[in-house]
Amino acid sequence: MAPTRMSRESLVPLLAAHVLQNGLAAASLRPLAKAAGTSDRMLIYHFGTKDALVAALLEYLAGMFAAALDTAFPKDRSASRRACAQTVYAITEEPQFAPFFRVWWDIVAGCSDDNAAYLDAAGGMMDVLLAWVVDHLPADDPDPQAGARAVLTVIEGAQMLRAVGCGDIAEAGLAALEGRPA
Amino acid sequence: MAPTRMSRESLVPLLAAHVLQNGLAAASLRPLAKAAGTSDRMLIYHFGTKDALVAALLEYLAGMFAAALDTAFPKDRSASRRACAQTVYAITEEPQFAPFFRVWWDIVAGCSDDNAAYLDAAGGMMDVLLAWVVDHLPADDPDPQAGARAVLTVIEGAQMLRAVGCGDIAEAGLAALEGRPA
DNA sequence: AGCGATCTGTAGCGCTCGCTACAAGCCTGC
DNA sequence: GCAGGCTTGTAGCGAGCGCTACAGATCGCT
Repeated sequence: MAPTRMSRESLVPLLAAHVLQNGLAAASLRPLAKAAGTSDRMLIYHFGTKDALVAALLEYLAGMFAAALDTAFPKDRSASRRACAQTVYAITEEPQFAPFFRVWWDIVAGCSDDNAAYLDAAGGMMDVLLAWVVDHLPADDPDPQAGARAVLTVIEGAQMLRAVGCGDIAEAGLAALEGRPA
Repeated sequence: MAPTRMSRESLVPLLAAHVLQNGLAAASLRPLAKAAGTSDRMLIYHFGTKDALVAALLEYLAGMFAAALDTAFPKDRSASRRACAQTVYAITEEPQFAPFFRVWWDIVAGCSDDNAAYLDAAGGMMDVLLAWVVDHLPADDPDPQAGARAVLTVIEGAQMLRAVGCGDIAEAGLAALEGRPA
């Protein structure tokens, strides 16, 4: 195809696209290279190690996540903490988010092995999401910092329940939260 | 060692112990066999397939989980929905639960690939936990079914945040929930 | 005792994994 | 123009993977 020189920067988006389609845990060098139009040999050349490649990939995915929050999510504030959680839950139910969540649970599983790159990526994404929630709580929330943490906790729980096929529990759980700030 | 005959039933606990120490995603036949004092050859003989072995393992782990709820967790009811969630969070913080959670996040990640065995195991564990929460809400909770779903959602969210190194968010989030039933 | 079914060890198949050795291209600076 | 670096292709290494073929060993049964 394009005979242009390759670099980490040009490769990472192509690799990320493949990972979003096929999962992170199952990603190995040869299929990744094929998806990026190169060879495993060159991936090692550019990144040095598969671990370094995955670390670059995680950083890129965290950036993608932050960008997605600014585009796919509404700009206005919610009417209540509960409504804020339900909004995020409903939006992330859209099918275009499924690939991202598949990777997300691979990241969470990777964190359980105390892998620094995974922990960094996950922590970064949670920080971004927490800041977003703070900005989208009702303007009259008495304690946005605490409220955002409560909302983020229920959001993540709901998404885990949905991931394991218990979306009904998640929806009922969200609906049963307090409607107004405590 | 003991030259006694082996069977699925006698093997599964030994295999489960190895998986709890080393994770589920990384488990392969030869190390599993070594941990159980046999050979990969015999594991395939008894289970037919690695997938079938994993399915049996997941079923066993789900049973272990149900049993653990009855022993490690308090018998009395909580004073509030929030207290119930905080109790479960505090107990599962004990180090002896770490191996179980490592496997748990592997299961969640496996569910994202629509693997039936993983979905069954995860759904079973959530059902057991949900029933436990129903029984441990305050006796005067106005809607135990809905309340238990809300509590379960925040518990799972808190545990995910803890898994990715954001335990501080989880604890603040739990503390900011409503103290009494909505 | 002897036969058939049930178990188990040895060896190895074909495959993929991350990674490397070696050599050839290519592009830049003198 | 040509020397020396940066980039790339080919081929393969050693290891581990799930799984199987084959041959004994062992057991229950008549």
